This record gives sequence, structure tokens and C-alpha cells, in this order.
Amino acid sequence: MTLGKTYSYLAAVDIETKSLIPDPNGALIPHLSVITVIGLVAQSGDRKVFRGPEAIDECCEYIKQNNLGVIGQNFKFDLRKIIFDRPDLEQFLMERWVGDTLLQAHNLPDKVVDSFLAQYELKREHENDELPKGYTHRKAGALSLKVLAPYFLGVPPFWEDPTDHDNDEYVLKDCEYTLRLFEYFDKRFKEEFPAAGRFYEECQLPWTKMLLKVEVTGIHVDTDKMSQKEYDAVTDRSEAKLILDGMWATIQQEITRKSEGDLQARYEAMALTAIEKLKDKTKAERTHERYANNYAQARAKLDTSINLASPKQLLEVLSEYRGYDVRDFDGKTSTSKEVLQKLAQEGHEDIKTLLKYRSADKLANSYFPAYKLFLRKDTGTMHTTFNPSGARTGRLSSSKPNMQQVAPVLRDMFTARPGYKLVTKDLAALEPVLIAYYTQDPRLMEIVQSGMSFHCVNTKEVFGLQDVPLEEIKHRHADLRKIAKEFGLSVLYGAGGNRVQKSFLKQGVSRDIAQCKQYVYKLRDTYAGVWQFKEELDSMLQRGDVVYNYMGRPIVFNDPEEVYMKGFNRLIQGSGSDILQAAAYDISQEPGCQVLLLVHDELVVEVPEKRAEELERRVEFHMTKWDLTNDTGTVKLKVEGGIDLCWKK
DNA sequence: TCTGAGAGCGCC
DNA sequence: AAAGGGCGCTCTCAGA
Repeated sequence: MTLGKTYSYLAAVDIETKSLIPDPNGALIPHLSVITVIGLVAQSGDRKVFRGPEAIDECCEYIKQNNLGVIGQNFKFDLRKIIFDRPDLEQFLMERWVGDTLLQAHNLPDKVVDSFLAQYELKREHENDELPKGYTHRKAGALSLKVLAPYFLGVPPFWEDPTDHDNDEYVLKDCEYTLRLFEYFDKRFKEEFPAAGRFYEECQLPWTKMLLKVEVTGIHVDTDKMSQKEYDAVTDRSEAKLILDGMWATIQQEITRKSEGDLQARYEAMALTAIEKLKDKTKAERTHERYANNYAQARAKLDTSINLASPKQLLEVLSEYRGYDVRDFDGKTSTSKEVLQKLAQEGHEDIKTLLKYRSADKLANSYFPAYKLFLRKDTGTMHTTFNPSGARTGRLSSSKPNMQQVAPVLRDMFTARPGYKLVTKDLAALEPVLIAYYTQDPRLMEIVQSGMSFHCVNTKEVFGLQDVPLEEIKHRHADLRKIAKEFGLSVLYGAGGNRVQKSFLKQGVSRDIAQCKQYVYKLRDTYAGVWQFKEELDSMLQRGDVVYNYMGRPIVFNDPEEVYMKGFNRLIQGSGSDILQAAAYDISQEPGCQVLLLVHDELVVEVPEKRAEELERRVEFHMTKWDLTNDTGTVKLKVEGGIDLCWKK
């Protein structure tokens, strides 16, 4: 690890926080939590604990006095909270932050094995039994310090006291293990995986710093618009519910009657059993009365209304009372969207209403409550958390709230601050482009170089439409194109006949499996170079080789069984996502550009209104500057999107 | 009463 | 032999 010669030695720092709201999850959210204690363990052997209102200052003073570089385990979390409390220290801490054990572990090809995790889980359950009622040790993931330290350092498993988060001993142990792990990982990178070490140091760590800045900045929310949208969703939901209640009134009555009957029968049976056991048979009448009374009470509490959120109840209504075929494309009964859409297409009005209810309910229940919880009311900004180790591919994940799953209809409530505009750009057809680059397949190279439509070409090839000009496919064979689009990329990643059959069924067309397999072979044949590349890659990964993606991120599989389905996909998806992260990093270095969101292949960047067009070109440049030249030619990255006052798709 | 798995669904 | 992949969130339901 290069200390940059600037710092004398290292110290691991860890903070403990507690929630300011009843929900303990508040401890994870900067504006809903408070720091209880800061621990620091330095390579010098010094162990420090800082508390109280001066804790941050004293800690930083110690770091400065001793000229320390600072590391942590998922240190982005700690820094985000510290910077929230003390924005003036952002620059100082950002510079001092020189390492992270979570990011090291994420990129070390040697992973914690599943059997160790399972063993650890057993120990945790055992420990939980010893705890006072209501307290548990939270499940620890493969990248948590609680797993990493015992696995790689061989220290005994350790748990904090969940009744006392504000504990010197624990926070110091945390720091000590972090420091030891850091040195251990550093050594292993140097000795065994120098390329992975470089990726960690030159990409993963700087990118994570960029993400911290993105999180701290947040994205501005038009709260009036948000309220309006929530009101609309709630209204839509109750309207749909009302209509559905009307349509299903008789079913509701039948269900109520049936439940009452069942309940009554149960209580009568209980009464009979009780009476049989009676020694004094003269009390039979009174016993009977008592059970009748109990039944009346239970009846009053009985809720027989149909719970639309219960797949079990809904399934009963749809299949038994309405007589619908509720089998999905795998033949299993289900109330999933694909089943409901098929029924809606057959013209069932109740199902159309149910679908409306479902989507409004999703907005009202999943989106808005989270947005209201995580909105900073003083600034009107939303601050997601990006998890650099959230996905095995190297993609980011986003949570609290998840800004990578914002429904398109909700996007325009996220806006530029006054005086600014948003540049929203996505990398067009990123995956076909990267597949062409990697596999050198001549047909795919030709397609992405010439700008032909991947899906239209597939439609022609698969369905034997040689006579139809490419540009007419979209209009003359829209239905077939839709199906081909459904399974085109999937087949290149390893999908088979079943998957293709499903794509047909979704469009209301049934094809036998043999025919579907023919389509798969046809596509593999069309892109023979892709399939050949995939097979070579698979055999390397199955041997346990470490493969590096476009940006140098290591790819390795412990389980060879997983390779067929995940290997090629991980190379392509991970490369795409890393290109976007690298672009976001470079854009964040452009004066005037503030990256607000990363959504896998899309960036949202805030720029001063007056320089919008100029900076839009800078954003485009950084997103498309990556060299995709292979032995057969060069493919170019393209972006789509523009400038607006709000986030638009 | 609490937890964890599964269903379902939003996004790429 | 056959197999698209990657997430987070909310709800229900069953088991402890």
C-alpha cells in the first residue's frame, strides 16, 4: 500500500451510532442518528476512545498531530456520518482516507467459503440464545468484519453486546481487527494478486470516495410534486379497490359465509370434545353456551375481507371463485404480473382493475413511505447509500432509498437546484457493444459498428425473414421483433429453449420446445464467435482462473457450477458498470460537474445552468472515451439523453 | 413475539 | 443435461 509518503503511519477508525428515532434503522441514516463513540487504533499501538460533543474534533486533532493515514471497514459509512455532523472536515478526512478493508475483501480473489459462513451462522444462533429476550446478534455477511477477521486472521468469533453499543472494548476490538486485516490483505495483494490490488487501489477506492461525495450531496426533491404524486397513487389505489370490491361483492359474501361456517364448526367441535370430557354431564348445557359465546367473540374479531396483498387468498379468489387459469409459464400457480396480464388480455375486467391496484399500491406502499423517511426536510434533498460491494458483478447497489429502481413516472420529482440543470445520459446498447468488443464476433462487430439494430437483425435471422429489409422489420413484424428482443441477449448469456418458449408465451404465442431450441441454436450460430468466446471463458473460470474485466476488476468463481450462467454475464455486466463508474469519477473531477446518481448505465449530473451545453459535452466525452479496439476493429460507445430541469427518462 | 424465506415487483 | 444476470423493498406466512 502506498502511503503516498505523506503520512507517518496508519490508524483504523470506527464510529458507533445510535438511532434518534424508534426505528433502530435510524442508526444507519446520518440525519436520524448520533455518534456515541469513536475508536482509533494506530500502527504505533496507540488505542484511543473519543466521546461526547468534542469527539470528532479530538479524533481529527490526534490524526493531525500524529500525521496519520486513516482506514476503516466500510469507512464510507463512518465518514458520511462524520461529514454530516461536521461538513468543514470533509476535505481533511477525504485526503486522510487511504484504505478500506471492505473494499479490499470485495476485490481479493480469495473469498470466504460458504461452509465457514454456515458454521459462523450456527455460532451466532447459539450466541443469540444467551442474550436477554428481545436482543439478537444481526446476521453477518461474508464481507462483514465479524466474518472477515475470524476467517482471515484466525481470531475467535466476536460479537458486540447488543444491549450496549457504546462500549470501549468493542469499538477498539473493531479497530484493531480492521488494522490487522488491512495489513493482511495488503500483503496478499502484493504477493499473490497484484492486478487485483491495483484495481482496489486505483479504481475501487477512488470511486468509493467519489460515491461518498455523491451521497453527501444528495439530489433535490420537488416536495410539492412528491405530495401530489403520492396523493394520486393513494387515490388511484382506493378507486381501484372500490371497483374491485364491487365486482367481487358476491365472492366476498361467500368467503365470509364460509369462514363463519368453518369457525362455527370449529367451536362446536371444541364444545363437543369439552362436553365429552365432562364428569358432571349436567353442565353440558352451560359448556355449550360458553363455547357459543366464545364463538361470538371470535366471530367479532374475524376479518374475512380479501387481502389483496396475500398471494394465497388472491389465488383462491382467482382460481376457485372466478375459475381462472392461474398457471404461469412454468406451469406453477401464481398471481404474478405475467399471469394477470394474460388474464387481462383475455378481457377480464376485474383483472385489469387488479393490475391497476397493484401498481398504485406499489407506489403508495413501497416508494413514498421510504422517500418521506429518507428525505432531509431541512434541505429538501434525498441521500441514497451506494454499496460498492453490493453486487457480485461489480455493479453498485443502492439503498435507503434505492435510487436505482425509481419508477419512470416518479423521476421528474427529482430536480436540479435553483440555477442548475441536470444532464441525464445513458450508454446506449452497452451490453451488445461490450460483447462485440470482447468476442470479436464478426457479425456482432458489424452490427454495433454500423449502428444496425441488434434486435431487428435477430428477428430476421431467427425467424428466417431474409427477404424483408432490415428497416422494415420493426413495422412489418413488430410482434416477432418483440419476442426476439425478449430473448436475444439472454441466449448469448446462456438462456435455453425454456426461456425462449416463455418469451413466446408472454406474447400469447405457443411454440413447442423443440422449435424453441432451434431458435436458440440459430442465434448461437449467427453469433458463433460469441458462443465460442463464452465457452473458452467458461472453461477458464471453471478451472478457477482469475479473469480481469475491462477496468481490471477481478472475476473468480469458487463454485464451477455457477460459471455457465454467471461467468460471461459477470464479465460484460461488470465491465459496463465499471466503465460507468470510471466515467463518473472523471466527471466528478471536472469543475462545475456534480454527479448526483449512477444507475448502472446511466448518469445524472448537475451542472450550472449557464454552462449546461458545454458541460453536457464533457459528460458525453467521459462516458464515451473508452477504447474498445480489438484485433478486428473498434466499436464506439454511444450516449443518449439530454439536459433538463428534472430527472427524465 | 420474532425471524427468515418466499412471492411479488420496481429498476438496469 | 440444462441453465440469462444483477439488485432492494414490502408484504405474508410458517416455524421457532
